[in-house]
Amino acid sequence: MKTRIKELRARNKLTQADLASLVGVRRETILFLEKGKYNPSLKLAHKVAMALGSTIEEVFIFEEEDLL
Amino acid sequence: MKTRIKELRARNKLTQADLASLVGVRRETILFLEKGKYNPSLKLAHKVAMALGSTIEEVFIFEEEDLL
DNA sequence: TATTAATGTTTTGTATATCTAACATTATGT
DNA sequence: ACATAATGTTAGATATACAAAACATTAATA
Repeated sequence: MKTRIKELRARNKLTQADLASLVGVRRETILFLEKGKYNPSLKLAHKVAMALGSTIEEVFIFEEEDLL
Repeated sequence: MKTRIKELRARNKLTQADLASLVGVRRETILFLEKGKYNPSLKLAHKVAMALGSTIEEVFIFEEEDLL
């Protein structure tokens, strides 16, 4: 799964560490999310979207493979 | 977290087992989701929303506690 | 260029989503 | 009332999100 976290983080002038502390996770978690290295829980996805002033569907990009 | 799965399932005339097989999980997983007993992965939440002809934010109801 | 901030990587441990399977209860239909 | 479908519950196993911590690399800035 791809995301727009990096882009939106830049737009909001937040470092990974900033976003992590807003959301209550470790910085590495944000890094892994950003790189599509894992599939977050729905609540975490929601918190990230809120912290970026956005919505889940805007932040996370679902691909066809996500339907199999 | 609360959901509208039960309501939307009824509207689409799907049993828990129907929805489970559409989405590729076990029936119990749908049951637990429906009852708010756990916090699904983002991909699963997305698949459920698609199978119900809806969106994540329409299917899953985020509460304030989901921001702590 | 030297120092610090930001990002990236790796490893180990833990919590929990999801699976599997079996059984129990409630609804639906004949 | 009986049969079957749908829903609910419980318990044990497995995969993985996420934590924690330590270190490595790249960007930024004085």
